[in-house]
Amino acid sequence: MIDKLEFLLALAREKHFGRAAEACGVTQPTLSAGVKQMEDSFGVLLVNRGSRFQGFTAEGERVLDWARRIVGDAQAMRQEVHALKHGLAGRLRLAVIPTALAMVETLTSPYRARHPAVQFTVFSRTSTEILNEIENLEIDAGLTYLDNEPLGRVNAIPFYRERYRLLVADDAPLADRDEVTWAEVAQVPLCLLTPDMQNRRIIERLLRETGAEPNITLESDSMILLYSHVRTGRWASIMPARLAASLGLTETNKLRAIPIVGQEASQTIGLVIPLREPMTPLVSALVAEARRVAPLLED
Amino acid sequence: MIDKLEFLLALAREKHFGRAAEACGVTQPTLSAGVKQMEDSFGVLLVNRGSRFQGFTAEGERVLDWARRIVGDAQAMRQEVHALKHGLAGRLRLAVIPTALAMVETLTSPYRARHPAVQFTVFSRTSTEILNEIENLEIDAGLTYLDNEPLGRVNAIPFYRERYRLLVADDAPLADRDEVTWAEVAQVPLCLLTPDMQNRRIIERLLRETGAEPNITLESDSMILLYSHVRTGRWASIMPARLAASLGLTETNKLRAIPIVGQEASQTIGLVIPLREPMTPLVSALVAEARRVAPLLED
DNA sequence: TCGTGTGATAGCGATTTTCTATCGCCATTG
DNA sequence: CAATGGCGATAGAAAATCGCTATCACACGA
Repeated sequence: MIDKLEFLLALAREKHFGRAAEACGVTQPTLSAGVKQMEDSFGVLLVNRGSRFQGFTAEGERVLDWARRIVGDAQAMRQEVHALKHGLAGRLRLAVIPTALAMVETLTSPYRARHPAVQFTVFSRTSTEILNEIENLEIDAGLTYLDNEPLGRVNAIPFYRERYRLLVADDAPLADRDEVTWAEVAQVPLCLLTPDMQNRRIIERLLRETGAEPNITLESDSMILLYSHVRTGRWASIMPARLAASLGLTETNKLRAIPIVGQEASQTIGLVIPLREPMTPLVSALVAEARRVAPLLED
Repeated sequence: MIDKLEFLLALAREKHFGRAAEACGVTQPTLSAGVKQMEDSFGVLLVNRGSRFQGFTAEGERVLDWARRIVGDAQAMRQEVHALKHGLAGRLRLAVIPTALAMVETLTSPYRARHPAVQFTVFSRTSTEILNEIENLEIDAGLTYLDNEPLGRVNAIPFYRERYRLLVADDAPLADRDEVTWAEVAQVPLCLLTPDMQNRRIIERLLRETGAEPNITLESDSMILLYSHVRTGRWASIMPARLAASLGLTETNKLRAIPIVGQEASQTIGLVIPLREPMTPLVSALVAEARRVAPLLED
């Protein structure tokens, strides 16, 4: 029964019988039969088909909701029993917005010190992807913005606040300033994340609120790419202060990370976890770690 | 998987492999094998055995907790999908304290008018049995006292308040009074419910608070038995006002139901349902009905 | 010491599961 | 408009699992 529900979850993710089957480690006919069995047992069609996958019926959507919950609970049960016997072990799957990637270490390092048997998989994702993947049980927790866009059905634990700095070469026009305003920054050509990232949308909003039209000369979904461009000293960017610091950018003496003042431009970043009570032991330990570390990160 | 979890639930109820198997509609070896499979798959012993059932291990208790939840969710899912397709149908299992039995009709009648396809099974139970059976998914909802003894992991919906009357023959000593005090009642020989019933404990407490030692000449776990004794006119009892009224007791002219005054002796009776979000459609409709009817029962 | 009750085990037949191979449908495309 | 490719359903056989009957092993009481 539960494995059939997992078929349904995979189908919701992949929207494709073949790929869903592969994801479940079975062949396509097996998955087809599994779905059909559920439909027979409920006496209701769950999936709209017509020579290809065409989404779920209303009943299918409801079953999907229950499936997420039941499958999640079954996984949590297994994990908890295992932890009772063998201590905390297993793999914790995290998804993190690019600008917070450098902060993950402050969670994972003490976590690992406490629970050496736990392994990590960390994905770089957009904030919307993170929420989706939590819903679909593809990850155990995420690190993302808490305040701006609606979170949906997750629990949130505040972790730290992000403040922005202008990164410029030390011979650039604004390089000699101790601080700059958003209005001034809006005049500078910038390289930023792509617009599917919430960070970009936040920064663009802040720039636009000054009345100016920002000039984004380069965009990418990779912080590494932005970072490498800024490192040349020929590009300017806006980065969270902590990220710049943890990359050691300001120690090169070729670059300056200048605080941007003028309005409360700080965003809360936090852990988001599935809305399940109780949580799995691995996630529970992560939340505990976040609560321990968060006070150390306050400004 | 889910059916194995049901094996575990049955075992918790019956504390006996054979009876649990029978309750699940399988043979004892099948249930034994099912439990063993779970133990193998978890790598942990769940049940302490020694030529007979000796309770669950710590891990087993945790699994049991999850099993209650997962099995309950799976049932709720089935019910909801069925309701989506065929409208509200199925069997609603209720357990009710004896003194509230006569009030059940005020819920079931309008419920049935609204949802004719729903069938009812109503058990007469003590308040503690009700809470246990909700935990173990043996009933869908209960009707019991909300205030006095701790409820545990259930949701409660207040339904009505119970006030007590002294029932006596019209030629008995107190029969000519418009109202009596608890102190006066404590002097009368009474027939009441047995002490495993919360109603008895409540009334006994109220009597004792007057300083007197109550004289319980007859006790039973059946309201019908108490009722038939009181009907002879030779016995006195204490009953909730509504119960006396709905039994038509006071219309015989042989009996009088005299309000007992002196202290706030009223108990809230309410619906208790499993602490699950969302609830099953059948229970959800019952809660809606209770909320509709409750205002009509206020004094 | 024997009888009884309880749960585990063995062995076997029935059922279910899942695979491979293939079909039929539809959309795309040259 | 016919060929092609992708997608999901179906058929049939092999494999695995399930669940039963019968029986065993053990503990406890009479």
